[in-house]
Amino acid sequence: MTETPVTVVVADDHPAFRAGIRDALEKGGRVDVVGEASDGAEALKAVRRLRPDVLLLDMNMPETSGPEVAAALQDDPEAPRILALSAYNDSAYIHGLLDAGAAGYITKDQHPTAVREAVLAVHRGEGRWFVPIPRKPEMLSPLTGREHEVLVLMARGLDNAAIGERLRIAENTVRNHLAAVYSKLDVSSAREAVAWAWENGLAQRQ
Amino acid sequence: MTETPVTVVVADDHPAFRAGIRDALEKGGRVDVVGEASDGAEALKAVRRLRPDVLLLDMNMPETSGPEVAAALQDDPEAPRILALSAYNDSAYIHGLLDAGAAGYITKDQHPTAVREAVLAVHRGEGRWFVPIPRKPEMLSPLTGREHEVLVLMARGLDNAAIGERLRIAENTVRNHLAAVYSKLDVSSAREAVAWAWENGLAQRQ
DNA sequence: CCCCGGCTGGTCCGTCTGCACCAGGGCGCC
DNA sequence: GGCGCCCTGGTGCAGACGGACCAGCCGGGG
Repeated sequence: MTETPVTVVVADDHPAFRAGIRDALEKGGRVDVVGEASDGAEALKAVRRLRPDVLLLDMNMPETSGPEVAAALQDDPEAPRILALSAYNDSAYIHGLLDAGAAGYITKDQHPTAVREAVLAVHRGEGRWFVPIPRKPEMLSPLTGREHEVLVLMARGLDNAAIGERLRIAENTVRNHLAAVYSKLDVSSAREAVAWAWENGLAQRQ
Repeated sequence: MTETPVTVVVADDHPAFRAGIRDALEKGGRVDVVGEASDGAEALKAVRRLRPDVLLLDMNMPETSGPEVAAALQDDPEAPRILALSAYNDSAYIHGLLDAGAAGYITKDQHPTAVREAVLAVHRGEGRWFVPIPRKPEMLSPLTGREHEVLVLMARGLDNAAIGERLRIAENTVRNHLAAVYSKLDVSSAREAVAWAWENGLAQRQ
């Protein structure tokens, strides 16, 4: 009863991490790492070429980020199940990932064998979250869609007028959305809100 | 002429990364990974117990961060040479690292064998920077110490008055430092400056 | 049907921030 | 000593921002 192994593509921009996770996954024989990718574009190419069962997808990659890859695979009927990997337990990310159809989420500080278990579980269609101790067990991003958009732009350094232009709404409207954001996040300045956005992975490097 | 291997302690909060780098380092036999640590405190303990030749130190760890570890080892005459590891090519960090006495700096997106070469080079006392393509080839963090401090506090969400209190200087002085920061970073608002700080690793999650 | 929540816009007002410009003290370096 | 840089503090002012309000529109659900 030698089951066929679960095929996996590992997408992460750190070669050493890929190597370490590859070893851990293949130890035991039930998982086969059929491809690697170091950024989002490579991940998409690898997935479409190799058609793995599971895509182990780092959220924090240069160029095309993890959530974007997940979104791009959204409509693909042959898309692999996605196990999202992040260095941080960022609850704000999870919100977007749910929409993008990620099947599971696990942090990098887990033991590699835990990641292996998660890959297998995701492949079996089980579970969604493999985050043992959510740093913030409260609701996942209480912000509405518009509030989220405004905050993301603010976190990039735009002022209210620029945010209004970008979203094609009045600056006053931007301020109203921000008032809601501040209230929900329990902050009272743009500085705090921007810091919150970065802390919670709403904004990203690159 | 079998030389004694270079002893290394690897400090990184991602087990899979540690495993991957360990393999890469030990492949070839000239490097011996004698210990691992998953946060700054463990790194210090491991260093003091194992007295390795080189400490491979991730900058981005929970609790005690990399720069703090480097600073703590500053005065230790038996301290290992430090090769700083970062996920990003953050020029701002490098400034603090120089002061803290890091011997080398390399990004995680390098091939593991490049890290191995860097470890050996650092042990030989060679070189300082192993960042092939600096994202920003200009000077490494143009900020003075005080400007740096002010920016870090701002990036945490503090307003100018609070920054002044924390640093025991007048709010006006904070504004003057910020004016210098804005000019050097070529930004023109707190939002942009906070975003810059996070992008460049000056502020960190946790 | 009505109600609720989200999105849109607005006004007023006080505060915070960024900027220009000034000046003294300390410290290292030539 | 003289020079330059950093740190410190100050004043005055315009513009950006946050807070507290208000109101209309729309879509979904009870």
